[in-house]
This record gives sequence, C-alpha cells and structure tokens, in this order.
Amino acid sequence: MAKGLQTRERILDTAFRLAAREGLDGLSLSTLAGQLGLSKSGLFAHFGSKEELQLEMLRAASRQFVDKVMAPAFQKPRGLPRLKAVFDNWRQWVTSLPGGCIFVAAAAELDDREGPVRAFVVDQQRELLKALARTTRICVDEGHFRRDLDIDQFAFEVLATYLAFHQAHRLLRDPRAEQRARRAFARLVEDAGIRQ
Amino acid sequence: MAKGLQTRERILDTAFRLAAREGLDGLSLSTLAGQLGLSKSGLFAHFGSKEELQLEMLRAASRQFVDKVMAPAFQKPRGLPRLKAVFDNWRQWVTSLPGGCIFVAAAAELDDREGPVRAFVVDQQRELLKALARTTRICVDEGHFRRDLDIDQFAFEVLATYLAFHQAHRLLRDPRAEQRARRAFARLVEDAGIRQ
DNA sequence: CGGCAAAACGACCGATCGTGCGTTTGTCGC
DNA sequence: GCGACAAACGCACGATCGGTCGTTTTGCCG
Repeated sequence: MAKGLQTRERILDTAFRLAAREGLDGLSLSTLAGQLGLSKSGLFAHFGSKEELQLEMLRAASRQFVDKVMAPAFQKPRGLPRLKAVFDNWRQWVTSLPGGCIFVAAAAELDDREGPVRAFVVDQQRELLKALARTTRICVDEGHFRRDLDIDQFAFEVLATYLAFHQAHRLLRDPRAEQRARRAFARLVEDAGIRQ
Repeated sequence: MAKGLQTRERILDTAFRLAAREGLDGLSLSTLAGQLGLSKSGLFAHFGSKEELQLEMLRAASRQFVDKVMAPAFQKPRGLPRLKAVFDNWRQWVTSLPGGCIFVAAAAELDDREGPVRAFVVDQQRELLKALARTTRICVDEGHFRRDLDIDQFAFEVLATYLAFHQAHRLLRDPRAEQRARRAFARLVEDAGIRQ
C-alpha cells in the first residue's frame, strides 16, 4: 500500500520537472519511465491514461507552488511585506526549477485545446490571480496602498511582470532579467502607494 | 519555377497559422499536407527537413509581423503616436490570428532546447526588444517622455504587458483582456511622461 | 513461514511520426 | 509539339507514440 503511493509521488515529482522542459505532450511515458528506472507499463499502471498523469502532475505542481511560494509568504505580516514575499518567492520558484515554471509552459501549449487538462490550468491561473488580488486588497486595508487602486488591474500587471521575467530568464537567458523584474515590480508598488 | 515558390508561400502561410495552435512540434507534416490538399512527400520536398520548414515558417511569420505591426506604425508621426500604434497593431496581430502569436508559443516551447530554431526565435525576440527601445528613444527625443527614462526597462514592461494580454486573451479568454492591456500600457506611458 | 494482493515487468498492438525513393504529372522554352 | 526539368505523388521504412495484457516479482499480513 505505502510502496505504491511512494512510487507515485516519485513519478509525479520527476514528471513535473521534466514536463516543464519538454512540454505536457513532449514528455513521453518511455522517457519518464527511463528517467525513473521503471518500465513503461509499470509506470503507466499508476494512472489510467496519459491525460490522467498530466492532471495528477499538474496537481502535484500546484501543491508545490503553494508550499514553496504562497505558504511561506503568508508567514509574513499582512500587507506589503506579504505581497513582496509572494513576488520574491515566485521568482525563486522559477529559477530553482531547471525547466522553468510548468504552468507557463502549459498555458502556451493548451491555450487552443479543450478538455480537463486545459480546464485545470485555467482554473489554477484564475485562482492565482484571485490570490494576488486578495493579497493586494490587504495592502489597501492596511493602508499601504491607496483606496482607489484597481485591485484586479494590479494583479494583472504583477502577472505580466512575472511572465516577462520568465521569458527573459528562460528564453533570452538575460542576466538582467531579475533586475528588470524587480524594478517593474517596484514601480508597480510605488504607483499603488499612497500619494503625498 | 514560379509555381514552386507560389506553393511554398501557401505552405508557409498555412503552416504558421496552424503552428500557433499546435505548437512547432505539434504541427505534423501529415496534418499540414492534408490541410493544403498536398501529399506529405510533395510538401516535404519543398524543405529538406521539418526543422527547415519550421525555420522558414518562422521567417515568414517575421515578415508578416513587420508588415502588419511595425511598418504601418512607422507611417505615424515620430514619438508617442508611433509607439501607441505599435502597441495597438501588436494587440490586433494577436486577435486577428486564430491561433494566437506563434512567437509566444514558440518561446515557451523552445526555451530549453538548442539549435537553429531556438536561435532564430531568440534573435527575433531581441530584435523586437531593440525595436521597442528605439521607438521609445524617439519618444524621449521628441520630448514626449522624460529624459532620465530607462529605455530598456520600458521596453521590458511593454513586452510584459503584451505577454499578459496574450495569456488573458487566449488562455483565460477574458473579455477584459484588452481593457487590462490598454490600462497597463496607459500607465506605462503616463509614468514615462514629463513630470509636472 | 505461507499466501495473496499490489506492483512492476516485457512483449506486443495499431497508429503516427519524419524521412527517403522511384515514379508520374505538370509546366515551360525551343 | 516535344523534350527537359520541376513539382507532386504513392509507398514504404524504422522509430516512437500511448495503451493492453499476461506473467513475474515484491512486500505485507496472518
């Protein structure tokens, strides 16, 4: 009983790292099985289909995202410190993963298809925007941001900064990517601050 | 002689639309040939390999981008009107293509591989950033933007807005995507303007 | 220990991939 | 209108894909 779940976790962990490199479809069962030292059929038996594996892999990635990015940030004080921690952890989440963020890869890959995998990614992205908006709202409530700030617009622009950082870092391999992202975020925060 | 080039153009045009939906690898020669009413081998003969087809397809996409986005904008007066036209045309470039922007798809797909296709996409992205920076510099020269503006940072943030727009539009299918992008761009422009 | 389900295996399926080859069809200059 | 050459074709190849199945190995429990 325990052995199965243990192997399953090992599969998902390896899969979500590998899928960020090869894409959701690019990752083949043979490759994954080889990487894990398992037979293809042995691996396959854990999930009924490749789609199910993709879904479980994304769910595992979501859990890791919460653990590494959101949860630690929520240890920080409410308001601006927490928002900054979210963005910092988010950046580190990308740089720590050798294949980049799987959700960015999945978003581009799935934006035209239909089905449960796309639905999950869309849902997660919406949840992320909501979480960003909530964190931003607290900044307003705490008096760190001005009251007439457009919360959802702010969340959109934080996401924009993240996406540009991801591209500059992974595609262009620009060493200034982090600096660019930091400055863009700082400008966002400054603009949202209380005017004097 | 003329027939060959004509067919070649038709192939590339269909390919670059299709590849935005399916990805660079996802697009198969069989599918493309079927869509064009050609045999797979007849299509294949135009290019020595799939990689060459991908390269030529991206080159064709680049030409279209210049024609549809950059060139029309350069008809506008120097400075802010031109910059705004670039961004407007850029947005329309995405919405007019049923599969979205192939470079965004390619960027996510290729960020880990090596080879000439990746190199081309990287080069094009760098050129785009440079073109954005040049257009922004003219805004400074014309007195529309303040003199101490960080040009490259500005270009980075314009690209960020575009990427977030692309994602909101294509993945989330958010009807407010355009409004969000407009506002983000407007805030960028306002921030870069002459302080009073 | 023995027994038995869970887990992993290896061989195989049909489909599809990119690619090569020999042939037929089409077009254009003389 | 005919010869030459480009363009498109049909067919088959080896590889790899996701997926199936019957068998063997493993590990837990009484």
